[in-house]
Amino acid sequence: MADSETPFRYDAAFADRIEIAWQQRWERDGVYRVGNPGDAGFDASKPKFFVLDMFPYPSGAGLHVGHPEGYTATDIVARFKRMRGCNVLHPMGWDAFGLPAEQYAVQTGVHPRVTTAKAIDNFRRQLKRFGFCYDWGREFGTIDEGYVRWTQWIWLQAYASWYDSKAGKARPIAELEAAVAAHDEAVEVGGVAKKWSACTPLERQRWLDTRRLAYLGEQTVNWCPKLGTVLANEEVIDGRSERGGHPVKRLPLKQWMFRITAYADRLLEDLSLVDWPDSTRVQQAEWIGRSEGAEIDFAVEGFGALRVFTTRPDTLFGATYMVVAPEHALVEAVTKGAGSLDAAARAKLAAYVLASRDRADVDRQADSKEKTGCFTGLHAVNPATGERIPVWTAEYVLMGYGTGAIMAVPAHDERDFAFAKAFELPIRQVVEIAGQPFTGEQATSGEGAAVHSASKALSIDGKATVEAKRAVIEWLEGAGLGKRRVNYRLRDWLFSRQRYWGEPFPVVFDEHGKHHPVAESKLPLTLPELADYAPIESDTPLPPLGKATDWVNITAADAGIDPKVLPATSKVRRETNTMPGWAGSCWYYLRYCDPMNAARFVSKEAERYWMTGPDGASRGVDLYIGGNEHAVLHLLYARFWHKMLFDLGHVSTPEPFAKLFHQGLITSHAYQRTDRTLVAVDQVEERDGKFFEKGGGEVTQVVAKMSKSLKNVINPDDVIAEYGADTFRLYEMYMGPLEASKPWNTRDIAGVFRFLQRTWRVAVCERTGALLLAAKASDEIERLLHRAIKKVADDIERLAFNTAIAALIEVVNAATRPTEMTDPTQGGMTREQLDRFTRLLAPFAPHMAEEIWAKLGHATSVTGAAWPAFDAAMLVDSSVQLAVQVAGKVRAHLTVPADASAADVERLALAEPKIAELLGGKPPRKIVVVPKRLVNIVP
RNA sequence: GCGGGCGUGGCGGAAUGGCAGACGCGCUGGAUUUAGGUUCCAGUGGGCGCAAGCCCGUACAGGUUCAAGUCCUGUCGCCCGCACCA
Repeated sequence: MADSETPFRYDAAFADRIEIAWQQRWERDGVYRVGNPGDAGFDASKPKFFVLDMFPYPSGAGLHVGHPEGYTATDIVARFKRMRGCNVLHPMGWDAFGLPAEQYAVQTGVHPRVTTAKAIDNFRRQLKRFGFCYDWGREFGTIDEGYVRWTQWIWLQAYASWYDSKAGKARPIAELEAAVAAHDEAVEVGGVAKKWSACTPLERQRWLDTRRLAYLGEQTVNWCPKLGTVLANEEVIDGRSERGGHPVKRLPLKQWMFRITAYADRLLEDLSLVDWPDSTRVQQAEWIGRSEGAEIDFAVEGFGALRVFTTRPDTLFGATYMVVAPEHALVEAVTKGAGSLDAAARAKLAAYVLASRDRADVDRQADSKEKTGCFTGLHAVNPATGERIPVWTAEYVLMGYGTGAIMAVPAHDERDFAFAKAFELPIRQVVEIAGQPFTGEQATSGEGAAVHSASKALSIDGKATVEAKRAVIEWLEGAGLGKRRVNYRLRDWLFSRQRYWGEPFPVVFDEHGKHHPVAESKLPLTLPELADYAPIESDTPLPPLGKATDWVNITAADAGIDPKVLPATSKVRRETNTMPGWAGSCWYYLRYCDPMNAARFVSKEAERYWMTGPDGASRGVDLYIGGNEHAVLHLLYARFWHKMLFDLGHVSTPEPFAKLFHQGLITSHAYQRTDRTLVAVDQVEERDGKFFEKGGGEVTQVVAKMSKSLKNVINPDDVIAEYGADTFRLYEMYMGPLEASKPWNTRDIAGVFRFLQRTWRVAVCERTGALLLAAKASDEIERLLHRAIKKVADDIERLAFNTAIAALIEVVNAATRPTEMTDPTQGGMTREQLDRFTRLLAPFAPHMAEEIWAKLGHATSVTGAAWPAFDAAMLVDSSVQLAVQVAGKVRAHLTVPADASAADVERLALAEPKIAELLGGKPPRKIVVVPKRLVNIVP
C-alpha cells in the first residue's frame, strides 16, 4: 500500500486515479477522434486501418471478462497502427434490438427502449473504464432512428432487386419488369404460362415475387400458440417448447424471405478472397453445402412426374424404390384419396405423416438409427430399366433439401440400405468398387465402375463413375427426363419475426393483398407504443404489432405510395412482423464510416476511403475480431448484404471483412469429485496444495465454463477495482494465444501487476514522483530495447500479444535496480531509452504510458507519438555462443564472433578438448555449421 | 459418421526443421525489514552423482533428416463444428 513514505507507489488506488484522469483528458481533447475525407485537418493520402470489434448486445448483466479480451486486442492494434502513421477507424456501438429486453417488457411492462438505454449506459461506462481508444463520436445503436431508417432502406433495395443469373449479379427489378413487358413475355402464374399483358396486377406481382431478393414466401415454421411466437428448431424439444413445455405446431406461414440462395456460389467462391481462419471458411462452405448432380423425373402412376435430386445419377439402374418426405405434396394427395390404398392403409399413412409433422427437424435427426416409413400405395417407373418400383414416404428424406424426394439405391447408400433392410425392399448392385466387393451385407458408397446397368434405353456398363454420371445425364437431357443440377444445402433466409422489439418492415398491403413498399421519404418507420408487449395467444401467428390498430391501418398517402398506383385515401395495412436481430448487425461496419449521414446510408467518399484505402488496395475491414459463435450466421448474412450492395453499386468491395480473427473463450476453474460431478468454487478449500470439498473428500481442479452455479464468474469491475484497467488488459493479453481458450487464474494477475509496478519503479521514484534516469546508457538494455522494438511490432502484427508482453518484461527486468543499489542513476534507463520504451508500452498499458510520457516532458498524448525505429545491427551481439553437437547431442559450447566463417567455426569446434576426446582422433564424416546457432559433427 | 483443431514442467504458456521449457504463476534458499507484507538476488523438467558430468524427457509407436515439439504414417485422448443433406 502507498503510505506516507511512498505516496507515488503504483498501487490500485494510484492506478485508479491516473487511469480516470487520463480517460477524462482523452475525452476532453478528443484524442481518439478521427475525421473523414474532406474534413478539415484530415489527410486522406495517409493509409487507413479499419479495426473492428463485433459489437455487443448490451445485456442487463453488464460486461463479462470475455468482452474485453477481443476489445483489448483490437485496442492494441488500433493504437499501434496509429503510431505507425495510419488513420485508424476504431468504433464501438450497440446491437440493441433483441429478445431479452422484450421478454422483460412482457413481464414488467417497462418499454424495451428504457431497459436497453440503461444497459447501454452501463456497457459504455464499463468500456470507457478500460481506456479503449474508440472514437466515441461514431457510436450508435441499431435501435437509433437514424440507423433504423437505413436498415429499412437497405431492405427496400433488396425488395426492389432481383438476381440476374446471366449477369451474375443483382439488378433493379424494374429493369426485369420493363424487359418482360416490352416483349410481352409469357410468365408462369399458378402453374400456367400467361402473357404479361394478360396478367392481373396481382399475378404480375406474384411472378415478380418469385424473383425478388426480398420476397414474400411460405415456409414451415415451429409455431407455439401458447407463447404466441415462432420458435427456432433448437427451441423445440419433442414437439414442445423448450421454455414452458407448450405444444408446438409445424405450419406453413407467409413470411418475408431473402433469396440468399441466389448468392450461394459467390458466397462460396469468394471465401478464397478473405484472410479468415480455415475452420470458419470450412464451416461456411459446409453450411452452403454445394453438391453437383442431376434432377430426374420419375413417372408415378396416376400422379405425374416425381422429381428427385441425386449426386449419383450413375446409380440410376440400382434405384429399386423411391422415398418422399412426409410433407411432400404427393403424400398429401394420397391421404386425400388419390391412389389405390384401402381405407386402413390410408389411415396408417395419415397417422405416420401427422406423427412426423409435429416433430421438428432436430428431433427427427436425433434418433437417426431407426428407419421408419410407410408405403404410399403408388408406383413409379425407373426410366432406365422400365421397372415398376414402389414409392414410400419416410422421415429420413427431408422436405427442405433437394426436391424432398429421392430415388433410393440401397446397394450404394447406407441410409437407403438400412431402409431397404427394414422394409425388405430389393437391393441391386450397380457399381463395382476395386478393393470393396459388394457382399450384400452393407452398402458400398465409393466410386468405381458401373455394372448391371444396361437396358434397351441406355447402357453404361464398365464406365467409371465420373463417365457414367456424364452418360446418364446426357441421356436424361436428350430424353427430356432430367438434367444436370447443382444443389445447395443453404436455404433462403427467413427474415420475419413475430416480435415487437425489431425493425418494422417498410411495406404495406392493399385490400387485394398486394404489397407496396413504403416511400423512402416516410422512413424511418418507427415502432408504435404498446400498452402490453405480450404475444397474442392464438392458433395462427399474430404478432404483437397487430395490437396497434391505429398504426397498422393507414392510407396509401400515409405510406407515401404514388397516387397513380393507389389512390391516396385507399386503406392499407402495415406489415406487423418485424426484422430479426441479425438485421442491424449486417451492415453496421459500413455505418461507422459515416455514422451521422442523414442523406445516405454512408457517403461514397467515406465508404471508399475506409473500405479500400487511399490507393484502393484494401479489401474492406482490415481486422475484425469476435467470437467464433458467429462463424456462420452473422458472417454469412453480412457478406450477403454486402454483396447485394456491391452489385447495386453502393459499396466498393466484394467482401466486407478482409481479415477475421476469433478470440478464444475465457474459462474458469471448478472442482471435480471422483464421480466426475462438479463442485462450486466456494465449496472447496485448499490444504497442502490439495483441494478438498468442505465436509467432503478430495477433489481435483478442472477447467470449466464460467457459470453462476459454479460461483466462478469473474466480474471485470471487481478486477479493475483491485488492480486497475492497465493490469486487467495486460493480464488478458498475457494469458496465452488470443485464439486459444484459456482459464482465468486469479493468482496469475499479480504477475502482470508486479510487472507494471516494476516498470513504474524503473521510471519513477515512489517517494517523490520524480523521474529516475540512468546517467549512462547500458549496452545490454540498448540491445534489448532494439530487439523489443522489432519483436513487439512483429508480434502485434500477428496478434501474438503474450510474447510481445514477455519482450517488454525482459527489458524492464534488465533495467530493474537491485535493492542494494543506492545511486539510482546507475540503473534503469536513460531519458531517451525510457522515451522509446514508453512508446512500446503505450498500446498495452496506455494509462501508465501516458503518465510516464508526461513526466518525460511531452505535452501531447503518446497516442500521437511515432513507433520507434530499431537498428538491425543492434539485434545481433558481436559475439555469439554456439552449441557444439556430436551426433546431434550438445557436448560443448563455443563463443565466436558473430561473423565467424563456417571454416573457422569448424576448426574451433574440432579444437575443443572435449570434442576431440569424443571423436577419438578419427576424422568426422560430416560437419554441419548453422551460422550463429550451432555446429553438428557427425563422427 | 464427416470436417477442423489440440496434446510440451506442479500451473498458464514459449520455441522461421537448429542448444526444449522464453516470460509469468507457484515453489526453495538468501539479502533488506523489529516482524509480516513489500522489494531485490539466486535456484527451480525428471533420474543418478560430492562434483565434473552422464542418462531420460514435448500423448504413444514408427519413419524422413547431420538435426524433429516442429515434417510424414499409424494409434490413443481431448475440444469445437456439422450431421439421415440423397
